[in-house]
Amino acid sequence: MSDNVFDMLKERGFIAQTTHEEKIRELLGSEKVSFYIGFDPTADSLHVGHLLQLIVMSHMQKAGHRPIALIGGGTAMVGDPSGRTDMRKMLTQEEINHNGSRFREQMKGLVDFGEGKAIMVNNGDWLLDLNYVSFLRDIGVHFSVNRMLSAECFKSRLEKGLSFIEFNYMLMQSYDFLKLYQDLGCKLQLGGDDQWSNILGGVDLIRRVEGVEAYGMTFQLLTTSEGKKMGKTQSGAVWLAPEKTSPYDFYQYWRNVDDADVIKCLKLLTFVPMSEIEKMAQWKDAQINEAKKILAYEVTKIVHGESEAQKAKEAAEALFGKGGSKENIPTVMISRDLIGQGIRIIDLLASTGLVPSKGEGRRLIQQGGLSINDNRVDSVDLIITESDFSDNEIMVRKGKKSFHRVVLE
RNA sequence: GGGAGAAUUCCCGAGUGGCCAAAGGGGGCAGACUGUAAAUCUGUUGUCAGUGACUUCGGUGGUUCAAAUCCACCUUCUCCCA
Repeated sequence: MSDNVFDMLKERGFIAQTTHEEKIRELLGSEKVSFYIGFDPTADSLHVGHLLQLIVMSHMQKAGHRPIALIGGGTAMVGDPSGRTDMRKMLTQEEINHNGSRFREQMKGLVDFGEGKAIMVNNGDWLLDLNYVSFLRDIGVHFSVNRMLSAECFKSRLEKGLSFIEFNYMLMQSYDFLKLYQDLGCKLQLGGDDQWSNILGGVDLIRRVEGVEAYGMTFQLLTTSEGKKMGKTQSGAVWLAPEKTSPYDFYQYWRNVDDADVIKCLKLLTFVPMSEIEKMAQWKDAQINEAKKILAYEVTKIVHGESEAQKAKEAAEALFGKGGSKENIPTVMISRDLIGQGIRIIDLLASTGLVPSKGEGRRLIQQGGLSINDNRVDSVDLIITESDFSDNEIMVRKGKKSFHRVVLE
C-alpha cells in the first residue's frame, strides 16, 4: 500500500492523539482493519461534530477498512461526562430509541453500509441487560478508581460535581470496545479528542482481559482558531437534519466561517484533494471568499446531496451576487386575507415569524436593520399593501444577510 | 442520618423592603467600517401598547401601603460531619 490512510489523515490534520503511532500506521497500511466510532443518540439529529467522525469513517472506508458505527443506545442511558461542565439531561428509553433510528438514517447517507463494507451496532443490545454484580466482577475489577480520578475527562467535574452514574460511563465504553473486539475482531477505536480517556480505558481493558494490544486514535475537535467549538450558532447547533437546519442555512454557516478556519474546514470536512487545498491556502483577503464558497458547497453536498447544495448556492448567488435563482431563498407564505387593506410592517414580521416579538421587530426597524425590496424601512408604522408585492412576493432583509421571500397565497 | 449554605432575566453574576424590568460581564441583535471575514467603535437586549400597562428573580402560601429582598412550608443543588 503506497498511500497509507494514516498519512493522509495526518496530512489533513485530523489526528490529535494516538496510542501507538507507528503501529497504527503499519496496521492501516498492511491489512483490512475493523475500527469503531461511537455515537450517543442524545439528540434527534447528528450535528457538525459528528460529521467530522463520519468523514473519517468515509476516508477509512475508501482506503479499504471496515467501519463499525456504534449507536450508543446503552451509553446514552447514562451520559458521557467528558467535556461537559454539568450533567446531561436524562433521556427516556423511547427518546433514545427514536434518536438512534434518526442517527442510523442520517449515517447511511455518509457511509456505505453495503454488504461487508460497514457495520452498524447498538450497544444497548449488550449493555441494557447486563447484570450489575457480574459486570462489576468481570469488568469493574480492572479499573482503578485512583487512575480514573486522575483522568483528564473527570478533572473539571471533580470541582463541579460528578454523579456515580456518569462515573460509570468510562467502564461502559471500555466494555463496548472489548465486546467489539471479541465479537467482530475490532482492535481500533477512533473518536473525538474528548474521547481519549474513554478510549484508553478500552485499550487497557482489552489488554487485561484478552492480553491483546488494541489501539486508539483521536481526532481534532472542530474548533475555531480561537478554540471555541464550531457548529454552534445563536440558535443552537448546526444540525445535519434538513428540517432542523435547512440546507440554505447550512450552506450559509460554512460560507461565513472565519478566514482563519477555512483551510482547516476544507481539510477536515471535505474530500477536496490536498493539492487544491494547498493552493487555496495561498489565497489572500477577498479571494478567501472563493475558498469559502467551495467549502460551503462541498460540505453541503456531502450532507444534503448535490442538488440541495446547488440550490443553496444559487440562492446565495441571487442574494449576494448576480444571477442565481430566487426560488431557493427561504420563503414564508402569507395569506391574502392577512394583508387585507394593508398591514403594518411590524405586524407582518411578527405574524410570519420573521421576528420573534414585536418589540424585537420594532428595535430592528428603529436601528435601521430592515429592508423591504431593498428599501430601508424607516418607520415602524409603514403599511404594506398588496401593491408592494410584485409577482406576489416581497423580499425582506433583516440585518445584512438574513433574507426571506414573503409570498402571497 | 446531623449541620451549613445556595436557587436572579439566554449564560455568568450583583442586588438583602420602596429610587428594580433588576448593576456588571459574556453572548445575541442592529448600525458604521468591510470581503456574506476578523478586529474596532456605537446603539440595543422581558412582553404589549408609545410619556403607560402587564408578567418576571426555584415552587406554594403568608407578613406589609409596598417584597427579588422578610416569614413558613416544599423542591433541587452544593459543602462540612458520619
